[in-house]
Parts: sequence; C-alpha cells; structure tokens
Amino acid sequence: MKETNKLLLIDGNSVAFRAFFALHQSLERFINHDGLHTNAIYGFKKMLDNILATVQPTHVLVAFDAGKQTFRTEKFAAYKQGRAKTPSELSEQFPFLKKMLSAYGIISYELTNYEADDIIGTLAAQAELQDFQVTIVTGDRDLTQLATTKTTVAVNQKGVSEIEKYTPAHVQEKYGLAPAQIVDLKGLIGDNSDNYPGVTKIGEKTGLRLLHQFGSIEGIYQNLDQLKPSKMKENLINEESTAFLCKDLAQIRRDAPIEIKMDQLKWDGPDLKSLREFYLAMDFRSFLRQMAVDGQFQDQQVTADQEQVTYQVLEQTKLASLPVVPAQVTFYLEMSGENYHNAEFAGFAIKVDDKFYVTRQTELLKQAPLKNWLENQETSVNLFDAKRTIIGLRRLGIHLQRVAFDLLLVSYLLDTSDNSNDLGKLAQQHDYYLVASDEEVYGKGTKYAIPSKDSRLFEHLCHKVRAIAELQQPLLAKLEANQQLELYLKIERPLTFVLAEMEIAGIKVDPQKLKMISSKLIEQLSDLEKAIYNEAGEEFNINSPKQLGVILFEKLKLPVIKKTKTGYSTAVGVLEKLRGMAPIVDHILKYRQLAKLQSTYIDGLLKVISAKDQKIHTRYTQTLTATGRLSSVDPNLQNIPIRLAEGRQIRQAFVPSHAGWKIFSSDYSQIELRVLAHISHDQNMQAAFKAGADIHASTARQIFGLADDAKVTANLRRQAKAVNFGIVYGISDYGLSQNVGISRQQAKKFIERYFEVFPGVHQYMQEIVKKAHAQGYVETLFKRRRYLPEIKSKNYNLRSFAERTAMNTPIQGSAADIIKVAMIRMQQALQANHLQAKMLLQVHDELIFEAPADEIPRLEELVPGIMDSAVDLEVPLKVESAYGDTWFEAK
DNA sequence: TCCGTCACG
DNA sequence: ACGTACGTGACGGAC
Repeated sequence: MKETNKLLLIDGNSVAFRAFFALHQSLERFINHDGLHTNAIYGFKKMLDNILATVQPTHVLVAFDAGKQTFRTEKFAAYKQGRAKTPSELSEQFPFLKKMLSAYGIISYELTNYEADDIIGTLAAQAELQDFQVTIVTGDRDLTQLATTKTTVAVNQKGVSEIEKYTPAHVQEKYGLAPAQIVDLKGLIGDNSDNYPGVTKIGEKTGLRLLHQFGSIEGIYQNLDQLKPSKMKENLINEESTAFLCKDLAQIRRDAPIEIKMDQLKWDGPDLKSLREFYLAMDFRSFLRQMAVDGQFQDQQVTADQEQVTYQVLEQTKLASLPVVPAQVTFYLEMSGENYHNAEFAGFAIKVDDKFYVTRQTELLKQAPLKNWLENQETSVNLFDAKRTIIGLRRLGIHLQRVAFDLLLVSYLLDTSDNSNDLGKLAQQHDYYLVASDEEVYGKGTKYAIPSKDSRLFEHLCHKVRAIAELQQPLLAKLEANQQLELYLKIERPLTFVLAEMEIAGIKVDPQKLKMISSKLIEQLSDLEKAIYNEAGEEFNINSPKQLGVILFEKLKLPVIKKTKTGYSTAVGVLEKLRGMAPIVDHILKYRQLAKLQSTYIDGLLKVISAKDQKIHTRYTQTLTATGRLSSVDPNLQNIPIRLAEGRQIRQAFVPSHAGWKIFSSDYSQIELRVLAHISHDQNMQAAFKAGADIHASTARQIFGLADDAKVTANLRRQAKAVNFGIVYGISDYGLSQNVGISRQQAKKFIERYFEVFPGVHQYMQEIVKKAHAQGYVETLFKRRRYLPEIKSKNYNLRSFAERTAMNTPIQGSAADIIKVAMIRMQQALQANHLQAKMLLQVHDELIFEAPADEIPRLEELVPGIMDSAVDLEVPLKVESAYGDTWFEAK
C-alpha cells in the first residue's frame, strides 16, 4: 500500500513576524558575534521543529512575499499601504532565515507580483488533486479560507508554540460559514491591516447575518429586494463595486504561475553539517548541544558509551594502589554554594592517566598519595576555577602549588564578555557538550541541592573533569593564536595565587566601632524621618521611590524633572535641582545618604564578619569584568565610602589584625590618564606628566587658554578634570554638559578645544574605533581582548555605546593589567624580603596592606618602587602612600 | 527577579 | 531624530 503524501506549506513572512514580536522583549539578548539579531530565526526554528515533528511531512515549502508590488496593488493602489515599516532588526534576519531553511533541506519560494498566500493556495490546490494531505502554517487567519477535508490550516497564536488548527468543521463552528465564504465576509467588512474598506457600516455581526441568509456577496446582490429599506441597504447598493473588489482582494489565488513541481518539494530531512555550521554562525548553543546529544554530529558522534564515563568510587583501601607522582592530573572539588570560604564540601573527582576516581569523602584528599599529587612540584594540575579550589583545599590543610590549566580563567581571557561561572555552560560555548550545567543537575534558588543519589553526583563530577581535560589543548591553542599565552602565564595565573592569599588573610573589622557609628546614625535617621513625615503631612516609606514620587510630585506639586520607565525619578541629580523649593528635599537627601550607610555598610558588614577570626574575607572575581578589572563580592570591599565625611568614618572600623600593626596604603595617581598619554603618544599630554604637573590644572590652562604659570581657579580646574574624565570614558557633549552643569554647546566647545590641544588623543580615539570595527575587538597593553560586535549595529545607541567602549577599554583595561603585575611582584617582594606585612585589598588603583609598625619605613620604599616600575611607559607612573591605625587614617 | 538608587575607581 | 559619559555590587521595594 502506498503511504499518504503529506505536504507542509509555511507562510514564511507571517511566521517570522510572529516569532520576531514574540521574542521582542529579548531582542537585545539575541545578537550573534557579528552583531546580527537572531530572535526571529530562533523562534522560527523552534516553531519549525515543532511542526515537523507533529506533521511528519513528506514534502515541504516555505513561501515568502516577493515585494510590495503585487497584482493586488495594481487593482487597488492602497492595498497594504500605511503599514509600519518592517523593523531593520527583523529584515536583516530574512536572508539568514532562508539559509537556515536551505540547511534544513527546505525550499524557499517567492513569486513576483504574488503574495506568499497565493503560492500556498496554488500549491495546496495542486497537492489536493494528487491526493496529498496538506498542512498550512501561518499567523494570518485569512488563510483559513483554504481549509478543506484534505487541507488543515494551523494558525500560530501569540507565541511560537501555541497553534490553533482550522478544519472546515472548525471554521463552521467559529463563524457558521464554509471556508470558501471567508472571502465574502472580508468583502463586506474589509480588512484594516490590509487597508481595504469593505462596505460602509457593515461589521462582523451584520456581515455574518447577511451571509447566513444569502450565502455569498453574489447572493446578496441577486436578492436585494428581500432586504427592507435601510441605511445599510443604501450602502450596499452604492458600494457594490467596492464589495466585489474587496472580495477579489481577499480571494487567495489558486492558479498562480508557479513553475515548481511537487517532486521538487520532497523533503529528506536536514543536512546536519550545514545546520551545525549555521548554528555556530548564529551562536545557537542550545541547539548545538541538542544536536550533539541526539547524536547528529558526524565528526563528534555521541554514542551512549561516550555519554557515560567509567569511574571508580574512591575508598580508603584503594589509595595504596594509585600512582605516586603522576605527571598530570585533572581535578574538580565540588562545594555546595558559591562562597568557598565556608561552603560545605560535596565531593571531588580526579582523573589520572585515563582513569576517573570520584567520592564524596573529601577527607581522603588529606592522605597520600592524593595530597602529594596536589602539593608536589612535578605534577601539573588542571582545574576549573583555581582560586576556588586553592581556598577549598587550604581549608583541608592542602597547599596547592602549581596550576597548569584553569578552564575558567583561560575561557575568560579568550572572551571577557562572554563568560559564565558554570562549567557546563562554559564548555558548551567551546562546542563541548558532554557535561550538563550545574543548574540542570543541582537545580537553582531554593531547589538547589547536591543529589543524594551517588551515581548522579559522581557522573556529573566526572563529566566536569573530563571536560576540563578535553578542553585543555584546544583552549590553550586558541590563547596562543591570540598571542595571549603571556597574559595567562605571566599575569592571570600567578595572580590567582596572590588573590587567594589576600582572601584567606582577610581584613579585621571592629564590630564595636560599627555599632557606635550605627547608634548615632539611627538617632539622626529617626529625627529626619520625623521631619520628613511632618513636611509631607503623612507617614510613608521614604525608601520607596514610588511612594516618595507621589509625595513630592503629586502632593507637594514639585516640578517633574525626569521620569523613569516606572514613574517619577527621585535620583540625587533630580532632588538637587529641587533643593530650595521645599525643605523636605534636603531632608530626603540626607536621609538617603545615612540610610545607605546603615543598611549597606553597617548592617551589611556586621553580617559578614567571621565569628572565627573577626575578619571579613571578600571574594575577588577574577573572571567577570569586560575590561580586566577585578570585582569584589560578599561583601564588596571596593566601594567602602570615602568621598563624604559621614561615610568615610566606616573606614575607622577596618583595623590591623595584630596589636602594634598599621594599615598601609599606596595608590597610583591618575593612572588612567597616564595610560592614555602612553597609548596615544600625545606629546603635549606626555610633557605635562614628565614635568610632574598637576594634570587637571595643566589641562585647564591649555583648554581655557591661560598662561603657563597662571593660577587656575578651583572652578576651572574642576571643569578640566571633568573633561579629562570624559575623555577617558569616550566623551559625548551631552554627558559632559550633564556632569559639569554647563550647556551642551559649551561642552562641545570644550571637547573641540581639548582635541586641538591634544591632537594625539584625538587621533587615538578615531583610530581605536576604526580598529574595533575592522577587527571586531580592542586590546589592552598586555593583549587582554574585548569583543565589540555591536560596533557594527545599525542601532545608533548600541553602536555609540560600543564606540565609547572601544575608546575606554584599552585605558581602563591596561590600568588593570598594570596593577595586576604590581600585585604579583609585590607578593614576591614581601616574601623575598622576609617581611611580615600582608597585602589585603585591591581597589583598582590602590593596594592596602597591614604590617608591623617597624616595617612601615621599608614599605614606604618598597611598595611605590614596585608599583611604579610594574611596566615601562612613555610617561612616569606616580604612586602615593599613607598609613595609620585604621584604614580611615591611611589616607 | 527586576528596577531604581547609590557606594566605589 | 535619536538619547548618551566607562567599569562594578548591594540594598529595599514592587512585581
């Protein structure tokens, strides 16, 4: 018996539109490495898989509209006029959509002068004659007119997955009409979105009533005498030609001059190789993973065997049979929770030679030969997240000395903007699919739990170890190809050890001091609260921007300066403009300032002082920022207040951990501007630094045209400083004007003048943007790389942002490189000089130590000496130091 | 979980 | 005509 042929016809434009708007809120998340939007392609692909699986067609075609001009516009010029232009973010996706269809082995078809509908109508008619079953997929209900016993019309609803199926019975049920009568209905009532009118005053209700009575438009006009005289009847008579024209426009053609034969639509499934290449080009990682898991890669065939990993559960009795000093091991230590300073151990897996060992008993690590593997100098250890592992092991009394390959760190260096802390997700980004993400295995949020079933945990840990081992060679090769091996080997990898020591050391914090500050704050806050309620005439939550907005702008009728997405803005900048209009404003500003201190810096810090040693152990994230800076979390010790006197007091609570010790601090002076002077080779700016001038005052003299020895007023210096900052950030006249409080015109003049005075800087800014465009990324002094795909975006905002980033990242990132080098050398110098001093904190351009009082004179020489010689620039680096009994006094 | 706000370089 | 300084993390409130 012959099997039934099944034809699937898809309205490409309509489905692409649906997919685009369904994923519109995620538009900016769907951008591939070339800056192409991919949301419609993604949605289309999901829908396509869905429909292919349910319909299981033997023949497939996707029809597209050929253009605006069609036979319908010839008959009626206004047809589909007044429609919003297709957004460029969507139209750019069509060529790639067609590429994907071709990889799927599916024909895309369009026909001059006809719409996709007509192609579908014609092919459906031909297929029915050949006894095919036909399924039509579209987002447009008009196609329901094509439903027959052999043809089903599937209309996708809002999303891409919800589909409503129309058979003749369904159309009958919904409208009380046969599918063929849909065109009569449209002829009477018209179509707003296609922009044709129908008969005046006839809507869906009247239209349906007439058709139920007379069957068709022809029927209505043959039986006009049966209608009672009415306005409607007059309209029908006056607009007879319109009614017939509109019916004709609605009528999908079933005889379009299509040259394609049914045989050509035969579908044999996708070409997996092309599909894989396409997904790679689109950055569709989840689909790639799906393909791998489904065993669809020819060169990376995943069989059930390969999914599995053979491992041995490690036990006390087995330790003796392990090798003594292997050349290489790959190791993963699992802890439950992010904070490795105190997270519970969950187990470990280790690969040696080709064998995998795994256990929950982390205590085994303390014994031979495992301890020796990790501590001896001859075995290289491959890891994921070395810092986490170093600190976890240290808690077990194990001193990890040498790391060869750190998957997390290397991956970050390869692409600083596309990083994840999850081994499974990260492996996927490198086209390795045989390890799940932690979220898949452990869950997230309140559901997070290490599996109690041994095999589940053990397999996952072994998969992780296998991924590290497998990715080692290819990723190191990529680093080398990018000329980034030195950055990894000389800077980032050694830095991991330095950071680990700083985190383990921690900084002592005096809770009594914080509580003293707190009691004063609470008193002041309570007074302010009373004053604010009094001025507002009611009590409300001052911390709620929403409630505060109502009080200020509705009840007190203060002028609205700025709005946010959700309501009135009450940010500092806004409140400062309202100052003097009502006393409540000053009180709110003060309240905000103090409430921040209390919640973030008093309560927040008290919560994280360790009961064991009265210290705070932050974690530095080495693999997060796009520029190469560190960040500090849990708590953030890089944003302890300093600018305002009230907040600065918090620093009095940061104290040395031993009696008779001091806090010592050194910071780079204007490191970013010095970096800029170096990379731009601007002679004028370099001269200022070489002369040891006050750079902001010198800038002021030059851009405001003062004499070389003229005194610079505080105000001019402040403005020049703002311009200098603006330059570093990738300046815009608007941004500068907002910051300095001058007109945009004035700001523009400042910038022009600046570029005249510092032509090297101007040239650098232009060239770095060009370079970013040409190569797709920018680099720092030590070849740290940041990709900027959006620099090619057609969206002005995205593109401008990428351009400013191109200007800023080499500056900010090179400064980060420099202090990292200094930190490594510093740690070595402390050891080499047998000093007790410890490096505790890094705050971007500043290093903070604690040391016995008698070491301070040595540090005053040593630390600045190392910091200012960390790199050799075309301008000198300047370092300033200070010390005292608390961090507050080390200023 | 997102948003607005604000602390730092 | 557009909306804008660069890089972070933590908090409270609202959904």
